[in-house]
Amino acid sequence: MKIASVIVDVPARQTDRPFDYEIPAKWEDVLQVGMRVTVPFGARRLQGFVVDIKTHSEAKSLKPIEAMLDVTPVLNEELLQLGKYLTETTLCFAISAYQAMLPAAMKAKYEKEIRLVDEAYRQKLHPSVQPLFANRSALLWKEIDETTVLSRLQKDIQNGYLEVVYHVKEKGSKKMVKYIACTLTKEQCGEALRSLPANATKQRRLLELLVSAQKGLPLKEALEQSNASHAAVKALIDKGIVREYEVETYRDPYEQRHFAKTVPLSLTNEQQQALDAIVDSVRKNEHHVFLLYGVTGSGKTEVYMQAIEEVLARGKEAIVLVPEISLTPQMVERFKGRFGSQVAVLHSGLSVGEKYDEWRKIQRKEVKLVVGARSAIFAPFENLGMIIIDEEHEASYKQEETPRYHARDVAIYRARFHQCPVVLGSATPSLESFARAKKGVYRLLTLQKRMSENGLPTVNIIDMREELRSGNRSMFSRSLFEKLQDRLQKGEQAVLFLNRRGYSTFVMCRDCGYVIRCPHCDISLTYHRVQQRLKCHYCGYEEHVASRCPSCTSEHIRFFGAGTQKVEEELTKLLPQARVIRMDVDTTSRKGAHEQLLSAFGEGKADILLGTQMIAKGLDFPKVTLVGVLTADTMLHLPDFRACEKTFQLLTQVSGRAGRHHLPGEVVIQTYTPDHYSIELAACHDYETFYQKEMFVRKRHGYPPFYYLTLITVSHPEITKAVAVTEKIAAYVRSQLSKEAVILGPVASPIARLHDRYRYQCMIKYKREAITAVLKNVIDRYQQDISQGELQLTIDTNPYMMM
DNA sequence: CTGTCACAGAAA
DNA sequence: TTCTGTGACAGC
Repeated sequence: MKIASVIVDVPARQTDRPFDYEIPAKWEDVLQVGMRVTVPFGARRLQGFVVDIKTHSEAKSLKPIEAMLDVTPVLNEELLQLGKYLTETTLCFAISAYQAMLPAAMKAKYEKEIRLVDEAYRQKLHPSVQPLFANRSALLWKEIDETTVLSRLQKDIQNGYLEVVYHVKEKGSKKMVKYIACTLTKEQCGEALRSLPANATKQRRLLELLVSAQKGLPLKEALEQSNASHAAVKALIDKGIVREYEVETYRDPYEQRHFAKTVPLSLTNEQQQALDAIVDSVRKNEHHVFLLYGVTGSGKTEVYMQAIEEVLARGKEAIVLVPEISLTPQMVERFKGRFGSQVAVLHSGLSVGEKYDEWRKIQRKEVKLVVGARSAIFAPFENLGMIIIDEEHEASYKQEETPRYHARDVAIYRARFHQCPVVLGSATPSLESFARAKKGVYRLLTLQKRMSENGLPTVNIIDMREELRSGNRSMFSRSLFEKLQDRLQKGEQAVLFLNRRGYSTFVMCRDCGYVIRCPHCDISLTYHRVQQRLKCHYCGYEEHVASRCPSCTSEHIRFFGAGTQKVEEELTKLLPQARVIRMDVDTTSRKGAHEQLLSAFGEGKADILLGTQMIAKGLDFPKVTLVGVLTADTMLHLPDFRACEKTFQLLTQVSGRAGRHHLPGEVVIQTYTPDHYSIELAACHDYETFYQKEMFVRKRHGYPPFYYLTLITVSHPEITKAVAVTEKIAAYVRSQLSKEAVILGPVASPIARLHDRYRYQCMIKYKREAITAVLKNVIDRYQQDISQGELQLTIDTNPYMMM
């Protein structure tokens, strides 16, 4: 007898191991490792992944597998192994790792129903229960009104009249399109046409249409062309002349779009050298990590594309990762334009079904290249020739939910398996990567020259303290304002950047100093002008704007700190003739809104593009000659050791938006700390000096890349419990690690309360030291408290968010 | 995670 | 004594 080891869909410590099941004889030859199955688990039925097939089991008794959900494995050997790697490095459950590697559509949904055991019992049911089964023999659990009939139902279940049945429902069904075709030969058709009644004009038209299209037509199309209704089709089907069938189709999100074909551009010397190094490693099947360090506009993408061509020419596949927010239509266009239908695109803008379809194109080897955000790193290619990570430094490559993996680590793992290169590209590499490149762990490829003749834009740093001293209290410095006016006059465009959405950052009473806060979180509420409401940006809580101070009833309530909405309002006041497009989470949440706003700006329908983070990346508009950063300091003072790095990267990035084409560009950075090195060095585009300075800081304070970090966050509705548990954990970790390791905390998290839960954290800094075993013990120790109580414990072995 | 079983206290 | 509610535990 064959036995399957199955990881079941229960994300809990106790079930985080394989369970053995008997493989029914009929499936002995077809069931393979990596397939999904439905298995009985306790009283339930669950989905699970087959991770092993063997002949002997330690378990006392075995239940049989109930259903096979796949015909071919959805996880191959490599991905199963990768799952284990994720489990070990991020301390997640195996099931979470496997699910993260597949499109959401393949995650099971469960349904519970109550069924009449036998028709004979119908009369015996309790009178209050009988109407529920009036003309059916089963009802869904979720239809039950738990408060009233549940107890009666339970009795009938105990009596044996009713039984509870569990289902595993597959979510992402394939999209089927109805087709119709003629069943007859050409000659028979002629006869059939004649035999149709004279008044059956629609049927005749349909049939004529189908005769000319022997292969059959999509029903919708046939109806449109013949102007007939479905009744005519039905009549023909009844006569046996036409048959209806379904064909599986892909939901193609780019169906409506045409991509102009592009050809490889000629390369500069630098580009050619970089390409040669990468191609060499592709040809020799050698695994190397390349850091392609090239200033904005130095033509990294062209290098990627020509390297991909080499990979495809050798019959291999490639993955290109792009940060979510820069997966703009522009970016997709470039790849689709060069590689056409060989490309699959994966990003969060797609529906669950669309993502599933793109994934299947990959699995069936119908595409050779994937361009996508973080999770595209799990694309089920089996013959990978290269992985590219563009904007390598982007924090969005780190997943902030379990499994808390970093796409860069996964990329390197996969590339090592496939013996192929990884190319990390950035104008402002992460310190970690640049340090590795300097040490020779990665190979450094540098592109110093910009493609366009004009060099990098001039950057002016404006000291906002000076502005204030000289009486300018607006959020635009005189210099920025003049330049804005100038661009308007010339008909050129400007981009304004502000890393803060909403209208104001906090609302305060000027009499007593009371600040309105979220009742569930330790955060002040943000005023949103359009909806006239106060919102919590962390939990989504909203409330009305009070006209009086809740604390002292004074009417002197003021809004402090400017968000994008406020700036928009100011702009329309100061420059009424300017047409402004605002882009932030609030204006782009609707599907396709992002794309719409950008193309409107690209077509010159606005003069100023005002926005948050999301406009900093990858946009390339020829008419933009001015970029303004309204407050460069907002990120700088966040409680995050990467704050300086992020500020530098962001400013450099934003500056790169100006003057990418024939018009020279100019950048204005407004700040209250003009002499901070992140700002000064970003202004003169000096990455390497920044790198030196920041490395020095990191070394002194014991942060990556000099130390590894792990962040443990404990949350509980009661503050005392949260503190106590964090203290115990810190003490335990301290007792287990060497003297070299530093354990900070417990301290309250920067956001000390979120969703009515108090949050405490403990940070571990360590060098080459085995820490996973210790962390596993921590999880084990608090397992009971987590599963039953209100305690939550998150361990992030490579944190990017300290909040 | 979630159903089941055991045990304890409240209602019959 | 039976019913209802909470907690510990197992799941192959």
